[in-house]
Amino acid sequence: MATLSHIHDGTAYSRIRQMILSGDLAMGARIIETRIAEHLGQSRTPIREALRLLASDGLVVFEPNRGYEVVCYTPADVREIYSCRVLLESEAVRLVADRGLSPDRAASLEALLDEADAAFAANLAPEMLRQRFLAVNNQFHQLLYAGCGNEMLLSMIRKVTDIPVGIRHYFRFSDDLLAGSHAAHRKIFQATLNRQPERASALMREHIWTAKDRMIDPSEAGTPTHPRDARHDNGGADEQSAA
Amino acid sequence: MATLSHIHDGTAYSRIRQMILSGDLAMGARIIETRIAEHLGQSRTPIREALRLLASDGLVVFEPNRGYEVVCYTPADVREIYSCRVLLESEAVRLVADRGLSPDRAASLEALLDEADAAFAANLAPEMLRQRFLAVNNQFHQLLYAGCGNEMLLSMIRKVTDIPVGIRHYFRFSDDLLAGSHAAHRKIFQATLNRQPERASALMREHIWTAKDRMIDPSEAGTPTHPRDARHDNGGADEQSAA
DNA sequence: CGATCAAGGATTGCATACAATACCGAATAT
DNA sequence: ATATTCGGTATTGTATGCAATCCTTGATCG
Repeated sequence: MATLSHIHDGTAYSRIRQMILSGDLAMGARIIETRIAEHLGQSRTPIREALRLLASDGLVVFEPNRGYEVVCYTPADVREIYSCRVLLESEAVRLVADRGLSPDRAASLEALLDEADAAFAANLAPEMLRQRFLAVNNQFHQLLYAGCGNEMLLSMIRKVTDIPVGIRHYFRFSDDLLAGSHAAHRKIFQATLNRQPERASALMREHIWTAKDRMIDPSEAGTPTHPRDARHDNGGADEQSAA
Repeated sequence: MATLSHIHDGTAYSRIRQMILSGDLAMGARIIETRIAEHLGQSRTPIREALRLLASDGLVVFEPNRGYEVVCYTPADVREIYSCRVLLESEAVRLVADRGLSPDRAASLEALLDEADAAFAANLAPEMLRQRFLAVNNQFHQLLYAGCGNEMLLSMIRKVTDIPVGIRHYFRFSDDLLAGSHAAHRKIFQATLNRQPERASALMREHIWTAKDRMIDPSEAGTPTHPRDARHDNGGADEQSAA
């Protein structure tokens, strides 16, 4: 029942996937089989298979006889994703708190939280801090749920969690908000450690709801256009070579 | 954001998928590219892509350089699936009850329930009744959630819902249990129609929990062996030609 | 008699070639 | 001037051939 989506080997699938998640292939960017094939030094066949897989993951939009482009979420899509996150992750943390954290995982999580503290204390540039924090943030969530005991739940969480970094343009950020998020992590971790499933679950729901509340109104600037309208945009078309 | 998983066109993907769901390809059966290709009158290339997609759906287990076989769930897998169903479907029905059912969908659902009533009244053979009811059952669930307004949630529900019919061997059945399930559907439908989100959600949770409770203990007969152990079983190997 | 190794067959992995389709632009007719 | 049609180009869709890998089976050795 293990999905392949969390594997980071050298396959075309994982390489293209990483390009999308990291933003090397921008949201909405057109993807051409031959160009990717050339870029990765392989023939079209394995690239095709990888792209079909990515389409099934929802990272790539595929239209028969037309081609592929990197998914470009509408604000409504993002809201859907976060609604699902609330549901799935609150359940996952409930399970973990119920079963109890293994000592080594607890230690890893604590180390992650300390790392975030260090980042805050380091007085980094805002953009740098944000980047560092988001990386730690993702690791924290993944590691926290890892022991929930339900692989299917985990695979669904990965689906709503492993999305292009470009999505952060949909959200408002500030040092205060980041600090608040970090504080929430500490509380969630503590409740989990204390074997308080309902509490941990409620904290997680609130944590993700809060993130959802930070979404920027669609009318404000910076909202990318929908793929169909952006097809001939210069914005993403040649980011392919930048990968 | 539309997944392809609910489309029933003539592609190799949907055809193989249907073979698996319907049981024409038995759980645990080995799948050989060339044989499927021959069977569908296509070359290996599109079949390969379809099988990779099905692997990503979780309907087929794929091992590099080894091949494919139809997924064969362990009892633990089934429990995971039902845990997810409780979570996802109770949320979906809550959303629907909150937004309200459209009149035409309400009518369709009522027709479906009446159809089930008719099946019960018809005094069919037990196996026949079971088959009819399960078909109606699936349609009821799908149709009920259709208007929930969250496509991602719907796609996840499809993932835990569209599974091989062979899974019913994991469950105990009796006319009483079927009737109970039907009664639950009526109550869920009524609560949804009455715009009682919490009530509909709670009823759905209980409904699926009840189904989960009907799981047969692994030690009892009829539990299929795990794919890895069943590879050379006669049981599924030549079901391929039966498709 | 059992275990190990080798050879053959079966199956997947990948590359390439060609067919089908869609898109884009120019030329023409209204 | 605008709309339409036709042709060229770019891209995807499919088939096929060969290489790589794995599994099986039979023979050989301990």
